[in-house]
Amino acid sequence: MFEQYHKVQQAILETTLRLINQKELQATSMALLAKESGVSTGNIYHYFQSKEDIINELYKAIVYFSGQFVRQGLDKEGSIRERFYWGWEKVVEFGRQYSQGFQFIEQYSFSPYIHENAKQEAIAGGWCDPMSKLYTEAIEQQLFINMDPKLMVQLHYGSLVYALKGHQLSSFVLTNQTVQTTIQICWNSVSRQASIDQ
Amino acid sequence: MFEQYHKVQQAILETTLRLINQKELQATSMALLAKESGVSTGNIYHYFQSKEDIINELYKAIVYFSGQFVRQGLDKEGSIRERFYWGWEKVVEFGRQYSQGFQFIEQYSFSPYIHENAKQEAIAGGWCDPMSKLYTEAIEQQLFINMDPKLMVQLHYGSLVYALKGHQLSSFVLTNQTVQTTIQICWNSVSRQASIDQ
Amino acid sequence: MFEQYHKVQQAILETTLRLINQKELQATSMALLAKESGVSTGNIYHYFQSKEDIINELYKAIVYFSGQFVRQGLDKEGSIRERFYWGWEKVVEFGRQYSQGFQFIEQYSFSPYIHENAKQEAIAGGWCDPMSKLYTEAIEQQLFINMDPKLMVQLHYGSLVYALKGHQLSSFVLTNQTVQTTIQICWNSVSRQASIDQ
Amino acid sequence: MFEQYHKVQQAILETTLRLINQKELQATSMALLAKESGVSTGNIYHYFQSKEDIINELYKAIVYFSGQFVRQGLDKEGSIRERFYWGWEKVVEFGRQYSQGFQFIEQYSFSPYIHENAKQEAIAGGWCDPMSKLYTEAIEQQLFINMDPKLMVQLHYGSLVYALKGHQLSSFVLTNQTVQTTIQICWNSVSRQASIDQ
DNA sequence: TATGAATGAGGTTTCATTCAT
DNA sequence: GATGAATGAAACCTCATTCAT
Repeated sequence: MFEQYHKVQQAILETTLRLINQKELQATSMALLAKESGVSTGNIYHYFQSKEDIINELYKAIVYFSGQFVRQGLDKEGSIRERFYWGWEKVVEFGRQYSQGFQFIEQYSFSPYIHENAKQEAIAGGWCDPMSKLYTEAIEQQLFINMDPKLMVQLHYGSLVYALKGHQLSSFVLTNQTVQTTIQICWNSVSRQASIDQ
Repeated sequence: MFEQYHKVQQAILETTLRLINQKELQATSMALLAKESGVSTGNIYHYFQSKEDIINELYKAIVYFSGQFVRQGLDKEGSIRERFYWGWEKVVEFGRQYSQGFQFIEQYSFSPYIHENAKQEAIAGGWCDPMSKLYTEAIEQQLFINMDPKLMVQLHYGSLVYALKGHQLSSFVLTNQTVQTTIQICWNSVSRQASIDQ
Repeated sequence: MFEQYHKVQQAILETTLRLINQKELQATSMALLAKESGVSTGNIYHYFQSKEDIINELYKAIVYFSGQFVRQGLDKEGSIRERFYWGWEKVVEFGRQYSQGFQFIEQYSFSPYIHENAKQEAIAGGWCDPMSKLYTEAIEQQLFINMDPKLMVQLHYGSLVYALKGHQLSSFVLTNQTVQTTIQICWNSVSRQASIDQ
Repeated sequence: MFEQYHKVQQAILETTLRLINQKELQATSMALLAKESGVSTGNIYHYFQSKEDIINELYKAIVYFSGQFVRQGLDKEGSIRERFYWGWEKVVEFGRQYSQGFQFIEQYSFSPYIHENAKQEAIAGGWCDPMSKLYTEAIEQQLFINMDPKLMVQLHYGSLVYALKGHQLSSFVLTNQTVQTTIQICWNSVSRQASIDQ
């Protein structure tokens, strides 16, 4: 996820992500990070300004990566419905394949530890905007009901997030079939012609 | 939310909740908590074993409270559809009226800082079980499609959580009308006869 | 050992002695002492001025008790040699029968935690003075070599203390026969006519 | 006494020894130790794991040093009697020259604060074993009576310890002459031919 | 007498960060 | 670039002691 960074920075970011998921932020000391990443504390401070800086950079990197990842689905040639499916499928795929990154984003996207400007940058590089555009198109074409597209995206994203969380907590199993059904449910929930679509 | 506790414990729990929402966990020191709650550090440790203990107790208390709160809607006499609406309305009402408690639960329900047994206790006193039962009824009466009721509850809860989060981040406004529409969307999304229900 | 004290004081002193031997002074908090003795902290401070006061009182009580105990041997009617044996036998008996008291005295007799006046009072009520007198008699009667009697007492006490310590650490077993031999060795070591005495 | 340690560790160990003798363990806080040793608290924890670790390391270092010190006397070429004198003279010399180290060992050798493995390591590097061997030789050559050599060493060590303690408490003066006499008394006390030896 | 909640200074230890090498 | 020893403020927590009941 961190190809655009220097090798040393990659090691730091990867280790930070792993440790925060394992032990959480407050238990992830710079000393431990240095030991686990194989980079000395002094050198960590050569590449990053502070611990906060690492976390914020990590946040931006993951949101940017997930944005590129999901856009692969949204930007393909296809009908609105197809792109809707491809986009959300990519969201789920990201959550499953990069579960540490997904969990990190989920846990820290509402945390004061992440600076506002990091969140802004993240949004710009994320997938929310193109997804909202797709929903706007769908409304214009009378496929979707007339509702704030941002809210709709949020409703559907929330559903998928909690499906993934439930899966990760082993409350239930999330098969590919279940994912397909879930995305279909999302489509139907705001579709003008649900009966036909089914 | 903490009526069942001793007066001093109440002050501690209330202050903890406020501080964690304001500044987050790692910035909420015991010294600050003592100062803000008007309870000396020593006495805090008379009522709680550790900082972790406070957080876990806080978690259990809020989940229990929200459970009682939402059950008020679910346990009323009424049709499945009515109870569905009342229940989710209560969820949203809780999220808006007790927004600090809601945010705390959202942030820490997946954190390793909350012990497994606290999570288990919390589930027992929460509203997930009665809500799942309502969904099971709805499936049996052919109102809902045949799907794991736990997953369905999760999908709908996720939608409402993210609607509330978007509202709190001022991405959009969440009017009562919007809430009603959102709950309706949830119902429709898993309903067998969406067209009729609308 | 604490018959002369009030019942509550007895409980406190006994528990203190037990805890200090088990866990040592710094790990013996007033809260633990209260719990273990069944006397509330407030009430402990009704009977003693401070923690230091308890320790010093305990010290005085044990030294006084051991003094009375050993004097039983020294004050009996008998020859110098007999009283020498009876006295040191009592010292060993005390060390074995009241091993916690013995250890406490050994550990704290050189500690700054015990006040000078406590040590002085202790000496007055202890057995060192009568024992020294016995040695002085023995020197005057040409039984013992001409040496500072206090030093001689110290030498012999040291031997017995380390015999008991070695026994308590299980370095070797201390049978009654061994004790007898040891006391005999002490006698011989300062006797003018060792060969005859044997 | 701490030549084998890093310079910073030396400063810490030396200061700890001084402070514990002056004020005793519980009054020797890490903050004071840092101030007096000129090493910051943080750096102390870079070189030692905990306060307990410092005390245990100190214990081992002193016992090891005293062992080397006394062996200088025991390992010289000479008769059993000469080595007996040289050995115990070194014990006394150590006690007087390194009185803080001596007192520390005496106070803590029976304390639960010193871990068992530290005590075991200490014994291995100490002087008890070679001294016991000397006594065994003396028994075999019919110089000493037939008694557990460990017990005999303990009896004599106890005598010298209490002679030194009495000296340090100013109960009496310990001249070189007195020391010589005391060691002679020890020899005689277990010698088969006391009259001839004198 | 007796209780134990309340106090807050001070305990040990950790931690982000710096800087000489 | 890279190291890790050094810093010291601040973290969590304990503890002797007090005092209202």
